Amino acid sequence: MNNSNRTVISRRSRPAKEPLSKDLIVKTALELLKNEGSSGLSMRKIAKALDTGPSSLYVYVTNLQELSAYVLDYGLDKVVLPDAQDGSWKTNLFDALNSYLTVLYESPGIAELALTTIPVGSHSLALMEYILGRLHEGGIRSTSAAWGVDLLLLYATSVAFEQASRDQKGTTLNTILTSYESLDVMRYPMIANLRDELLSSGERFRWGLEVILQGILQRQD
Amino acid sequence: MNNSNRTVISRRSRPAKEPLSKDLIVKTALELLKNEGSSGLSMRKIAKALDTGPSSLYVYVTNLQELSAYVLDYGLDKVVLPDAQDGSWKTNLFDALNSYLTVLYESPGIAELALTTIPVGSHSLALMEYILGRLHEGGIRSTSAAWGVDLLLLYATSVAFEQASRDQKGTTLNTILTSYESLDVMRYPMIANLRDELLSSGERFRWGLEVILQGILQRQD
DNA sequence: ACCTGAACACCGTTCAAGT
DNA sequence: ACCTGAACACCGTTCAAGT
Repeated sequence: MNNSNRTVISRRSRPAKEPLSKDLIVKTALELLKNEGSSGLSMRKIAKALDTGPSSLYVYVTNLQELSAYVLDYGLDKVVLPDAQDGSWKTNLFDALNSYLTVLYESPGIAELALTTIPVGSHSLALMEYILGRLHEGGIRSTSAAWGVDLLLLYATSVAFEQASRDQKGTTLNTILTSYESLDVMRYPMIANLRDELLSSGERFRWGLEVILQGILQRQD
Repeated sequence: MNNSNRTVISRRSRPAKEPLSKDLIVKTALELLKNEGSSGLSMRKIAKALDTGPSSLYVYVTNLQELSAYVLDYGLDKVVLPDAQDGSWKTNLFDALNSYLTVLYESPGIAELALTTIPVGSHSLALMEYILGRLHEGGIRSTSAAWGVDLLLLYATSVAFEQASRDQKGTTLNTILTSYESLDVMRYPMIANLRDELLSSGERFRWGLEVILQGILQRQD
């Protein structure tokens, strides 16, 4: 089966072992994150997937935190920013944020990263730049625009993350449901009253975006 | 010093060892979280602080995740909800959120927990109930109110968390600064232009709250 | 310059055994 | 009913040693 019995062992399971590189490490890490969730993003697991020891990774990456930032940005590769020439600024803005949301939905781990990692990669920057551009088209500038990007991205990220946490574990959803169901109507009359709406989703994302946009448009400075 | 030399060893360093209890565990955990940040919240460290082994904790708490939820809620103990009789609904709403923000500022670890833990404890519920009440006073009901609470709390939490991440490490701030400073003006003209505003804070929190409120008020359904 | 093995100092959780 | 010790299966990171 192998033409020599000295050192080289046949590798049929993998498409020939690529040499290690930052790129390959990030790619592998993202794959693990997508498949196993946030617990898949570990130095040891990445190393194992690359058929090496964890210490080998430190040649290309200073630590897990830095690697996480790379993985986040690489994960945002698939976000689609519509041609700004085509639709209205608002439609384009919503479409871009929707694309961002979709990417995060598809891998909850990325949503978690996005929530806790400061975005400095090129894909994050491209998305921010795009949103700023649309806001500018819409006549929103300066401070409002600067803070608006933050607020819009934060909102999208957290909607994705919440959705993800709920999907991830049936337990979690059950926990919430039982918690809200057994709510003390005397102590929390308003929450008890709104129970259904608090848990509904769907239109929610759109609603939030509209609210934020409307608020920003009003409050020009 | 001790009246018997059999089993009981003198305990002068601690105010007499209290028996273990869920309450004591949560209290100790919160203390550790406040002092050491999120890495302080570990079963083993809590156990050590309580002078016992980690396995002892599992009598009172099913796992770390559950404990975290308790710790979060206990941490929100100090949030002040002003008497609804006194000021305007808007002032009261802002004051409550400001108090929430202050509590999170004081211990970044709690902010992190708040961002990633579904709030089901009594203090979280009380805060939600209070905000819903103020929104109701302001004429905001039903869906808008339900989603509005979420949005307002999310916003406050994340402002605190971002601030915390920046304070925690001088490194992080430096990373952002150098990243933005060396920004490719050709590729990201809008970001480069708004660099200063993107990093400023202070008025920021208030601005976001106003934006969200204004947006909600407009968009009644 | 890159890779490896072994070690250090940690994790959460379980479980049989003690009181 | 509670506590303990020891173990299992993990972590991130470092470092001397190899090629």
